[in-house]
Amino acid sequence: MTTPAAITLLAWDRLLGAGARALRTARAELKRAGLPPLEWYDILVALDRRGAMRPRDLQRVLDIEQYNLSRLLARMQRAGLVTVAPCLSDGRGQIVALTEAGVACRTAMWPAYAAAIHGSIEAPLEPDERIHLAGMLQKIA
Amino acid sequence: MTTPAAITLLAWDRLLGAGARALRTARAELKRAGLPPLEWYDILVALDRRGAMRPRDLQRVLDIEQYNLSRLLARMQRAGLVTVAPCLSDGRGQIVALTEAGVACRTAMWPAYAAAIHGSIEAPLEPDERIHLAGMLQKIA
DNA sequence: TGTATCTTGATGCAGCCGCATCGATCGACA
DNA sequence: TGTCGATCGATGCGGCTGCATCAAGATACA
Repeated sequence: MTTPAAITLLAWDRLLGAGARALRTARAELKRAGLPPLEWYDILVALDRRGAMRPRDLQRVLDIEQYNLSRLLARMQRAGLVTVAPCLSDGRGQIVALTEAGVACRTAMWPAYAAAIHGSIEAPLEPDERIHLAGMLQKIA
Repeated sequence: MTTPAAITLLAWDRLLGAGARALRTARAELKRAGLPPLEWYDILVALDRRGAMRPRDLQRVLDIEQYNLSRLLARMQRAGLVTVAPCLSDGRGQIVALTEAGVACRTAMWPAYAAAIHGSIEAPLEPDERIHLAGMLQKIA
């Protein structure tokens, strides 16, 4: 293992920097609009698109820690955005489903979120650059 | 403001995903080696390269929150990696400087950090791709 | 069937973060 | 010089994260 090349270090710094800044602006946009935290959105979308599912599956889809998801769902349940029902086919498990308020929340969050995405990715890059960027980020991930 | 294009959303997801995974592996690598958290490294490097400086300047260089830096420096001071002295030219301010242990720590952290960077950025990409990636990330940040 | 092992989800604890605010000092200006 | 607004850095508080662990149920297998 030799030390990484200079261009690699530059890319690393910018990857972390760009990621952090993108997250910050998205969170700020949501907060400014009085909306729930960013993390909730991914869960709302996943449940909306894939239908009700078990926490374990959500965890795999969203690449999130188990204990983190557990408490995240508890908060969202308290906020009335999801329901948690016992799983009939597995006594340990649960079925998490969106409520109407959950769907409405997903809808309400989108404009603020979209604005942040637009400002971070779409505005500063040409269309073909975005394609290129997505391609290279995929190779990383 | 129209809704972002599909490729934009893809790039967004992958930017956050790649950033999160890169951070996770770097942190894991450091922890596995019994080394301090990732955030400390940037401070050690900044102080090493630019010499002793005031927290306010560190804050601007590293793009970090004020209260966050304040507590970060307190921890590093407790660990003996930096010294904090009153600033002669400004009664409010301080001068933060590296100790020998701080320099040694920076050195000790590098191999683990470099391995994570190599695995995340250098290994999966061709040299010209890394140049391209760094360029586009710069336009974002 | 009975037992050992794995999986699922929750939680106590300590540490870090975000927010608001504070005390101290600085700089500008009448 | 005295006053006022700005800047610097610290900190109390509540919320979130990471870690280790737990209890309950599923699964495998003798």
